[in-house]
Amino acid sequence: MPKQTNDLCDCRLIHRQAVEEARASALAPNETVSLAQIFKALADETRLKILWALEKQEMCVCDLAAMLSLTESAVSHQLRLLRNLQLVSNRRNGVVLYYRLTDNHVSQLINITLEHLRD
Amino acid sequence: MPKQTNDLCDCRLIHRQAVEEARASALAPNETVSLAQIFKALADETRLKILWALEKQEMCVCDLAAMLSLTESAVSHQLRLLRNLQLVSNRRNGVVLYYRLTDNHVSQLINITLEHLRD
DNA sequence: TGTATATTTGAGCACATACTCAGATAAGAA
DNA sequence: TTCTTATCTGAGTATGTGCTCAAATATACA
Repeated sequence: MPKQTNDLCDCRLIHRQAVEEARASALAPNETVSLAQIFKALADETRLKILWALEKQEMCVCDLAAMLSLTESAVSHQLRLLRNLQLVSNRRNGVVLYYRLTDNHVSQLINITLEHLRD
Repeated sequence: MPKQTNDLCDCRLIHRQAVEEARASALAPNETVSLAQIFKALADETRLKILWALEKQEMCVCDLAAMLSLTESAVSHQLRLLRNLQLVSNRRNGVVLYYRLTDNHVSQLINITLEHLRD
């Protein structure tokens, strides 16, 4: 007979109250998904370089591709992902699309993480 | 003959100065790698749930496994990853290891991202 | 010592994803 | 309209990763 006496899960359970409290204050499922999506967007070196560059100035796909030594196709794929998450926005000038950060949240996230790394 | 007249890369180049500025202020390669590692750690629902729970109170592997309805092995693998990045720390009490957040940077990152999602 | 419990570890599999390539759109100029 | 350029898109491929399973450690206790 297992030690646990409730229906929480099928494994050992040492601190039942802690588990219940943690479950009670857990993030909503859709929040968890959305959070993970944003952090996934930041969890790639190419996209980080793009975001860091756009923090300084707006740039077009072609410039970003030149800066990164990547194909414009690769950059465009990444920009679509960032755009879908509203991390970047763009404005059109003729055939050229200029991308920029949508707001300053991304800068904050990167700077806090840089702070963490310096410990 | 391609339009470009410099050695920056092998693709089109519209705003040469923007590219050079972006390259000049780019993140150091090792910084980019480290940043991506941290964000990768946050880019998983299971790890986000773990970190969110540990923000409220310290918990052992067994409790986290119960809370998440996952095997202790799965949780342990994730904790090792978080530990290697110094996002979580632990203290031993007998055979039980209690995990906690190392500092408050993770909370800041999650809260800023939640803020971004509410727009 | 031997036994039990909490956690860790390594290997393997299923799934996700970053890039390339080829082709399709979109806007301006001739 | 046709041509050119900037960007986008879909499919395919190679690499990375989260989980499970089985086995190994580590600590406490008899």
